[in-house]
Amino acid sequence: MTRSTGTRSAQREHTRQVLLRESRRLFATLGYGEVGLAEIVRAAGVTKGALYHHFDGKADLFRTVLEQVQQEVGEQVARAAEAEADPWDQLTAGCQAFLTASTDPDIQQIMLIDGPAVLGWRAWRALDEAASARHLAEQLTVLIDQGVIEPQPVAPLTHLLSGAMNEAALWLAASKTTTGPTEPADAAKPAKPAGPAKPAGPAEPTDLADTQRALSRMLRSLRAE
Amino acid sequence: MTRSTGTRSAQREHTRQVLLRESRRLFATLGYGEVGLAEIVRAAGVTKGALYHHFDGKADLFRTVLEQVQQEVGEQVARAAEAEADPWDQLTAGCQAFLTASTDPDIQQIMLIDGPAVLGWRAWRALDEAASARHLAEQLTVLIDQGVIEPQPVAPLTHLLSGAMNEAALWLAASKTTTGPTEPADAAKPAKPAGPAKPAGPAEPTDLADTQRALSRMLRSLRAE
DNA sequence: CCCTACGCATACCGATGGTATGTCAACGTG
DNA sequence: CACGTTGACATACCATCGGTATGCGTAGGG
Repeated sequence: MTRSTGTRSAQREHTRQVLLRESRRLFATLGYGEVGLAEIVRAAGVTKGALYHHFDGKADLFRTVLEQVQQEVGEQVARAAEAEADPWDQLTAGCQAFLTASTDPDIQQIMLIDGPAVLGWRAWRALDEAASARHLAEQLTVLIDQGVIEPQPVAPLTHLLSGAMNEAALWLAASKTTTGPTEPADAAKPAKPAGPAKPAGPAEPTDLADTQRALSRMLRSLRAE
Repeated sequence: MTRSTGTRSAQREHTRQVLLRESRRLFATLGYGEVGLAEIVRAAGVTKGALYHHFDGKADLFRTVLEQVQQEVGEQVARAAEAEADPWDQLTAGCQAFLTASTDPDIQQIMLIDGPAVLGWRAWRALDEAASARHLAEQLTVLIDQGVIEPQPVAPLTHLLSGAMNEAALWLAASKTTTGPTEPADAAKPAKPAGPAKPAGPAEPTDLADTQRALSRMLRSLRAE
């Protein structure tokens, strides 16, 4: 077929975007390890030559996709925060926005599951820091300076909150709709028909509300007396 | 060399343990993706035939190692909790124990980084649930029933706290001693010689204390008035 | 004592990430 | 407008990896 091609750099950018789109879709649905380069280039309608012309390899392609995803999430968080006037409301709104944004299963697989494993935790943390965690740390600093939050080191608090939201988002996405696409049979289901306390049941959409409430409580508890 | 071999099942168990030991060591230091089966069997002094005689493959070997690691962590947590009499003290002691136990970089790479990516988040969560998160949920339930903690759904709270501790532990391990073994050059360090606020500095051993304090505050805030 | 079967070694295979080289059109230049 | 250059890929190829099929010696029960 050989595209009739417009201008040079336009075609280049087009190919790059198609590669990013398709690889993001595949990474999100199947996971990094289950996707082969052959599948990516076939979906994108190009060859491995094109891929390696634009990226340094599979990991670099993934990193670029991850940066894109994190930037989107970061923008959503920032937008939700900017919609509020009071710094405290900005914090809560930003956290809630992050929680809901991270509920998307596509975002999860790339940003929260494969991200640390593929790039290493340090590199992943650096990207997360630049995209959204920075906002959190800054907002906490502001609130401490204003005396709204009890004075304390911000770094540990940032990571505690960030981790809490990440894990909660993963749980929410895994519990709703559910029966994951991969992992067909899990074996070892010792038949627990009617447990007295539901340990981690598949759960309902009310889980989102419950989690938001729990997160709100957790944030509110930071306020100085 | 062909081991002179003691009894049959003893030799079998020996080989299995050696495989687990060496693979755990390699998985922990290099990460799942960077370790080849050839390297594992060479370190264990056996061949791939032995490996596939004991396990269903690389992922199954990893899963077994992960179960072992999580069981160890779970035991540490349980032991710390049992040392206390008051249910509330049991909760805090267990959480602190989990935080310190998870600080070990070896534990991290296997349990927190590669675990979800290799086995999938659902399977990973099931293992975590069985090993240590279950204790957390149970303890929270007890405390709610006793009226120590404000009544609320335990599942979201469990995941929020669990995620907070996981992420905090990763940060602690990454920040202390540091300069990771992999990832030699990171590029794009736009020279920020003296930032006014330290965004996520490499940090000191006091970070552990700070984090424990922050976690304690977070837990204390759960108490009913 | 023997022969089954268990525990493992050896040899081999397809697929995968990565590389080296070829090709053809766009673009600057005279 | 001819022409050589270069950028944007395609093609062909390779090393290594996880996984499988098969061979083989010895423990252990009959």
